[in-house]
Order: sequence, then structure tokens, then C-alpha cells
Amino acid sequence: MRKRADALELAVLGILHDAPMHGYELRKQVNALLGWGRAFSYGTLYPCLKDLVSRGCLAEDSVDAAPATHLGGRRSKIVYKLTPEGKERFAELLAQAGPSSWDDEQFGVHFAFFARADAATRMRILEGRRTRLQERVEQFRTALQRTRERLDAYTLELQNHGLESVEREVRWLDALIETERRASDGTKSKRGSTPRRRTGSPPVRPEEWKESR
Amino acid sequence: MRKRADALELAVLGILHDAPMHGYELRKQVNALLGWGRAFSYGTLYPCLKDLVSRGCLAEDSVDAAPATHLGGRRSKIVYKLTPEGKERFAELLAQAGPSSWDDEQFGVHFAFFARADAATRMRILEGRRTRLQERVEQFRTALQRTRERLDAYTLELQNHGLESVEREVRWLDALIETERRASDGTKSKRGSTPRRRTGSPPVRPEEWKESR
DNA sequence: GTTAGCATGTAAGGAGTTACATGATTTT
DNA sequence: AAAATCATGTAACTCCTTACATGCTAAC
Repeated sequence: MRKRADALELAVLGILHDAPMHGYELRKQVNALLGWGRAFSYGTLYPCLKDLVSRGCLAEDSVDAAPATHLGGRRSKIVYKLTPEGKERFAELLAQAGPSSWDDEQFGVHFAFFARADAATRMRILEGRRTRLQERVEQFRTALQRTRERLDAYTLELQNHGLESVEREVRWLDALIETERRASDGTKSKRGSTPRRRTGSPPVRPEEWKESR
Repeated sequence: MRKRADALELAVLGILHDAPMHGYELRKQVNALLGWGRAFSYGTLYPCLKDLVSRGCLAEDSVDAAPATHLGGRRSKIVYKLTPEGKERFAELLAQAGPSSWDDEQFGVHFAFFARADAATRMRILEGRRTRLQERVEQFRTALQRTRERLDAYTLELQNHGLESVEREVRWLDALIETERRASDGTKSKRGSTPRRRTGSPPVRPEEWKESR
């Protein structure tokens, strides 16, 4: 329940962790973060914001440029900032590694804020996600095994492509898990545990893994 | 509008093209076909079936094992089969290559029934999809360009992975488009232009289709 | 004989988008 | 001064899932 809503809440809390912001800007940030997935509309975001305020997770800072123009609505920006309760809620949502966090969207948001989670949580989420995807691989495989003969070239191609995509995802997770493991080996009492950067990668790739947490 | 509903309709019509079937079985087939995406529930499927019947696209064949047990409901299997109108509707839905068919789900269903579409339609859908994905690549790139410095290692990794996934998808489409082009070159006046059936495929992947652009 | 899976349906409710209403500020 | 974009909000509506209601049939 509330899968998508939880994802939004976590995203909002996480983005506000860095800097106070108003709704309009927040929406863009959230949708950039979740870019690959679906975008949230104002009809979802604003009520969510109000709700978080009512629960004490956010505080509103009314920045009204013009100090109340005669009658009624003096609308202006409302800047939201995180309260201590909000930080707690964020940590709580981030650390929960239940079945729901293996889903595509939930995993995405969790991963985006990994730098603020502890090593144990990161590992739990990564491994849960891996298991989930492996199940998907298995399903694909058995489905293909059974129907291979009856499928035309296009359908077969589609299924194969789907299978390969998921397999690739699993390998990506394996690499991440490996990196995490290595990092935590390296830290006897040190805390950071920043994953080591992978080698060769031509495009966009950044030069160094910037410090996490 | 009706994105998901159209996808379901097309899938139902397409599957029923092969063989008559009842709802329960149909649902499994549809969800296997759309496997990678989300599953449809009965609450969606049965009303959709009724609707298709009311529009004359499907005909019901009541196969009642026991011929009416005393009072009220003699429930049994209802086998749905395609009517000529249904076939028309299917062809219509399949051939429409509007912006909606570039979406993930719509594209998936269209592609699954490519064998029954003509070469021109296939090309239109493939190219539209490619364009759509290329846009997504561009968005990812500019977003990364602007925010690269401010992102922590995990967020960066996520964005990069997302970008790479979409790029891979584009390359896949390029390969398909190339194959289509080659196939239609080969057919002077021949009609079908069905891509050559792939031969023995040990690890499921065919050798001939590898070529990329 | 009881559990599990087959099979069809519907009512209630949730989640989220669209479209609208409103107005400020910036750009052209 | 018009157009675009920033900015906040809400009501209506759509779509879909969940959960339930009902009963058959196969397996254990």
C-alpha cells in the first residue's frame, strides 16, 4: 500500500535534506531524481506537502514578497524546510528494507539517497533487490523454455531482450554489492565506507567517486 | 488517454487471434506477454471483455459442463473468440503508430504482434520509438551535465546506469531497424517480408540478428 | 473431505492525473 | 503589453486494484 506515495515522501524529505525549497522547484527536482520513472503532478505533490507539515515533518516559511495586497489571497512562495521530526521520518523510511523497497520505483529512491544510509542498510536493500530481480529472470527463463517453439521471431526477440535487460540489471547489482563488501572490509573502525570507483568508462562517467555521507 | 486500456485491448485481441480462450486463461497469457510490465487484474480484464463483446469484437461461447443446476446461476466457462469486427479492430489498433505507441507499454504490445503488421507499420513504430528514446537519452545527458558536480557517488551511479540502459535500448532498436531495412530490400515484389526465422539458438540468442547498425 | 487451483464477477475505495482557478514575476 | 513561466491550490474524474462473493473441479 501507498507504494508511490511513500516514494514521493522519501524523495521530498531527501531533497529537502540538502536545502529548503518551495513546491514548484521541489517537483522538478523530484521528477529529475525519478526521471526514468513517472512524473508526479501538483495534485499529488501539494497535498503530500501539506500532509508532511501536519505531521510535523516539514515547516513552512512564507516568503511573501508583497506584504498582503488589500483583499483576500496574498499568495506567494512557501518555502518548506525539514524539521528534526522530518529527519527522523526520512531515516526511518530510508532504513526500511521490506519487500516494498525491492520494487523498481522504491529501490530507485532508496538508492538515490544511499549516501545517507548506513552500510548495513545499503547491503540489505541491494541484496533484496538482487533477489527480486533474479526471480524475474527465472520467470522469464521458464516462460521462454515452455513457449519458445510457438513464438514468432518478433515475440521471441522481445522476450529475449527483456530477459537480457533484467540479467544486466542483476550484474549491475552484483558489482555494487561487491564494491560495498570491499569497502566495508577496508574499514576496520573507519566509518565512511565509500565504494571504490570502477575502472574504464568512456562517456559521462565522473572522474572519482566523491565522498559519500 | 486510455493508454493502459488500449494496451489490454490490443493484447486480448491479439492473443485471441491465435485461439479462443476464456478469461482466466487469457489473463495469464496477457500478463506473460506484458511480463516485464505490470499485471492486469480481473477487475480490469472481465469488464474489458464484456465491453469488447458489446462492441461486437468478441463472441461468447458458453461451455457449460453441467446443464444448469436447478436454481439461478449455472456458471461455467465462457470461451471468447474473435469476430471479423474484432480482427478489424485489432488491425486498426496495431497499425496506429501515434505518439502513444512510443510508450513503453504500448510499444511492447505492438512489438509482440509485429508479425501480423505490415512492413511499413513496423518501420513507423520502430522509428517513432527510437526517436522517443533518443529524447530520453538527451534529457539524461543534459541533466547529468548540469548536476554532475553536486551529486554524490550513488546518485551519480544511478543516473549513469539509467542513461546506459536507455542507450542500450536505442542500440537494440537500431539493430531491429537495420534488419527490417535489409529484409524489405530483399523483397522486390514478394509480400510477407517476415524476418527470417532464426535457426538453432542454444543460449536463446540467435547469431544472425546480432548486427548493430 | 479438504485444500488448492480454476473460473467469473462486482462493489468499494485508493491513488493520481487533468483541468481549472488564481495570480505574481520575468522575458521579449 | 503580451507571452511565458513561476507558483499554489483544488475538485472532478479516470483508472485500476483489492477484497469479497460464488461455485466448480482436481488432487492429496
